[in-house]
Amino acid sequence: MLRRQGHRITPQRVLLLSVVAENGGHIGVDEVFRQAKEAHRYMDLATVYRTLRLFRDAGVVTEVEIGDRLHYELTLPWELHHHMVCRECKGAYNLSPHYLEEFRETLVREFGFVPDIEHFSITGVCSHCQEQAGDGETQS
Amino acid sequence: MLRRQGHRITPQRVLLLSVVAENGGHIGVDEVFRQAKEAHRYMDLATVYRTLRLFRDAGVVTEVEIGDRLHYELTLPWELHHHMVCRECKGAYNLSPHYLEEFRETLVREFGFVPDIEHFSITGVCSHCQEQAGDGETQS
DNA sequence: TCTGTTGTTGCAAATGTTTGCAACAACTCG
DNA sequence: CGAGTTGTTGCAAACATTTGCAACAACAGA
Repeated sequence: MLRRQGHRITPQRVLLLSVVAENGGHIGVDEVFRQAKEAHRYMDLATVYRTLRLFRDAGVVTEVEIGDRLHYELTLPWELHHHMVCRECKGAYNLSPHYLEEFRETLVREFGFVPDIEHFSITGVCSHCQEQAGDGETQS
Repeated sequence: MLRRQGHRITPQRVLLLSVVAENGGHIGVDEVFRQAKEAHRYMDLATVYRTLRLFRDAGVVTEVEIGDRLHYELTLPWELHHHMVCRECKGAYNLSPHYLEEFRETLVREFGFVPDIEHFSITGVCSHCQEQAGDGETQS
């Protein structure tokens, strides 16, 4: 898949992909780096960043911004989804693309603006964290 | 307004607010810093970041991520709007809150998830840049 | 298999942004 | 107006991420 786009297959890339794939969910860059370095002593952090970005552009992994850090997960074409990221607990909940279709179509129809929502994520507060809030800082 | 929230009024804050206010549109952090330093020799970049973040939390300014840099604009309550940021030309187009209402309500109703969309922005490609797709030209 | 081309790596330095801390100054109370 | 409290500043260092570059290695062609 990468080769078809003119890229090369290196041991680093194989290793990094397997780390992300075997992890199951989202995994942070530093955690990918940590696990990769255990197996390959010379793994460099810059390579991790570059490779994950490459995988993302190739559609192999999905980039999710959790808080202000980058996380990655394997892209499974048969279960594409967006994310709702909780500002409080940093939890990431899946959101079916269905909920964004209408919004997307409206932007295209009304403004000719084609939004990047192949992999969309929105920040907020999940239902669980709202129950525990209790603070009087609500405002909408 | 700041004082009511327990914050102090300092010359730096007055100056920074006036820089953003007099600018009219979005302005990048480095540009705020540059203009502020002309007037106040000891202005520090960390103060600019902290103060703009403070203004944002107080609702005085709006933070917009243009590309991967932070921009700020004065919040005008009578013309609140979201942003559609073009990935190609970095242009920022205003989007009426009306277009997000439905989406927001759906998330709350279906998942109890309250999204942060007081000031929402979405990346994509504007109609103008789509017509020129293929060219490398950008303009704003 | 060997060799040349060119994409990739590791390193170090730079990026934009955030944070810890001691000196400082805005506000409060007298 | 003057002193104490405490939020704020400037500085420097930390942070996550990106980038320039020379050495390197994956692939293609002989």
